[in-house]
Amino acid sequence: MNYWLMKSEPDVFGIDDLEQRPNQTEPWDGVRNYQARNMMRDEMQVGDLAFFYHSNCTVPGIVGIMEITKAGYPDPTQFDPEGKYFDPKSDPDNPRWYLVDVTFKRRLSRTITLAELKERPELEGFPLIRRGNRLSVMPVAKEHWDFILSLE
DNA sequence: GCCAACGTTGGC
DNA sequence: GCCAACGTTGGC
Repeated sequence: MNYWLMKSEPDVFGIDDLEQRPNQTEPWDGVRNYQARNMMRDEMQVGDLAFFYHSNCTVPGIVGIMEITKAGYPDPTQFDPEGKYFDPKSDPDNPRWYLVDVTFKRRLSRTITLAELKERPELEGFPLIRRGNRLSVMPVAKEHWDFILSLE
């Protein structure tokens, strides 16, 4: 089993939104980055756990945990000409973008902030705190996962 | 709102 | 295949 971190802007889709969805489950659509795409398409498996990270907000940080409940499949929003995620260059016979379904597991007892994570020498090498990192989906090493949870 | 960092696009 | 221009991300 693998561990992940997935970013979302709480103004667009936050942990509250996930918790309130039917079955507390949501397709993680709209990712348009090849590295993130590859991880969702090729590496994420049902049962994997992921941190829910709030980005682009007052206090960026990890707010909860979700589970991957459906492995990679084509992101339907790429074929919707009316939608903001439409990609006219994507061929339905060879879709360009993939997603996974995620299900709410639990909220953390507090937000573990980005500022705090950056201060921790134990998290050396964690992609989230590498300078200039912009990946919206990234792997989390088990030791980093456990350490972050120990801060809760 | 600013802007650094980075990815993508497209001309050549 | 290079690289300048442009767009996006996301912290601050």
